[in-house]
Amino acid sequence: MQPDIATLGSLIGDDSRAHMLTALMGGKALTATELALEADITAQTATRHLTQLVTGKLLTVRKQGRHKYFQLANHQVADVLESLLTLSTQLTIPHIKTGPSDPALRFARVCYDHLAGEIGVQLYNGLVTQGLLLDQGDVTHLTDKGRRFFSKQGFDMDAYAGSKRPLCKSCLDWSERTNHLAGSIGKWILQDLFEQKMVTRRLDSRAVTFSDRGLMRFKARYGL
Amino acid sequence: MQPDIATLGSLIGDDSRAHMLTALMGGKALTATELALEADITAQTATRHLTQLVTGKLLTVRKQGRHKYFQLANHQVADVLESLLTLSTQLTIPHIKTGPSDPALRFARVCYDHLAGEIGVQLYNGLVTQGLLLDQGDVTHLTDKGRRFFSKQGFDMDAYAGSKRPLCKSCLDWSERTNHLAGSIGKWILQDLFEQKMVTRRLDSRAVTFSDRGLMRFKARYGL
DNA sequence: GGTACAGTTCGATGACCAGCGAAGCATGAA
DNA sequence: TTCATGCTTCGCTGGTCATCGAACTGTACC
Repeated sequence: MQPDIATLGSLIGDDSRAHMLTALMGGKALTATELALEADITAQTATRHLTQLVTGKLLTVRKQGRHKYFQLANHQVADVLESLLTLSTQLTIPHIKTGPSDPALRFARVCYDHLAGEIGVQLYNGLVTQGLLLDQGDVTHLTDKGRRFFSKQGFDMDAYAGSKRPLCKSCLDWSERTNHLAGSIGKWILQDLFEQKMVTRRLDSRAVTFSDRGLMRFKARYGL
Repeated sequence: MQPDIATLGSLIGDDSRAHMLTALMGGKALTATELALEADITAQTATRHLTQLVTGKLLTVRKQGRHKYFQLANHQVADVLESLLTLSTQLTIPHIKTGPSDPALRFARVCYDHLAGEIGVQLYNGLVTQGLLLDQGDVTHLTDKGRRFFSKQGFDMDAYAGSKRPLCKSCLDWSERTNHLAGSIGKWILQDLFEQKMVTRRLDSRAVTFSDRGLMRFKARYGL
């Protein structure tokens, strides 16, 4: 039996569902009504789409009281979506203006579970020039110096030793068209930013906002 | 403007088109009628689908006499398709039997422009254990020893120095569920196999066939 | 020239499916 | 209990689009 990419494609290939999925690329779990608003459809139709996405194994649900929280099923799904996003920007907006029109989104946003946008790209480049990451085209890995650096920052290297997910991984930024940092370290950096209260999250979008002081601390910390 | 992954998805999300695309994952350019046969539809409908795919920038055409040869537009498209293939096998055939039923396909096949299947995975693992590749999860890179080895084999390292495509890249095998080797080196290895006449290509599928002698030479060459 | 074949255009048909209104169920709050 | 809210089920409607038959253009080969 051939793997059925057609059903997968048609699941993504509907406007409303595509909106929902991109909204969920923010990494947060969203309720059915939130997703309905996002896709600009009524609750009834949203239900239909959501059940399709769940039975299609692209989403998972968690019931909490009278709310239902939906989430992307795993990183593989997120990866596929991100690659589709990248490809589609390349195709649809070839050389005019790249990426999101909202400047805040363009500056800093969440890409599933890590940081993207201008600042994400700056971070990536900075880490490379400092010799903490080694970039070899699409493939990127952490240098020994990088390991020591992130350990010192509080990243628990051993906790991720057995994980199937790569420690670090470059992710093509669909607004900037260059790499930013994904993988376990990318995730950790973002989490850490929230915990250290350097950034806050906009409620209604993937954008993240740096406080003035947060931005300074961030740049100092990663030598930007 | 948001990137439009919906149209991209719906392009892939049709059975006939999906068949055509997976057929083209073999890397060879195919004619319109060949693709029509592949998708089991008439020539007229094939034309419609193909024009859609071309205007959607997923395929490119080359006219040659009275034939039209279609091909995937670039690796990015191939990458998206491969990731979709992988995801869909994970989803649809969860734990029963992985991958293609055809044993020849399972043993050795072309994945766009490099070698996949059991033998592809063997090659990858062999290169890793010999210290020619360094595998760090999803990210893989060529070691210095590996550079020397491939240079000696006749791979022109300098020719790819400026290429945006990574020299080596792991690609998740959808039948074996482990990595095989993609990237420029993966491509070179496959080309070399054809040139050295160690393998021949089946006309109608992605499967490649090793001659007995070819298999021996291949294993000797890469220390398997 | 004529014949065969590759690919196209057009129009008609039919199926699928997103969308919503209306009504119903379930949970939590007053 | 009553009300509000979140989500669901049902049935209908309309639009979109894949499919094919029939007829057409263009290329190749004899």
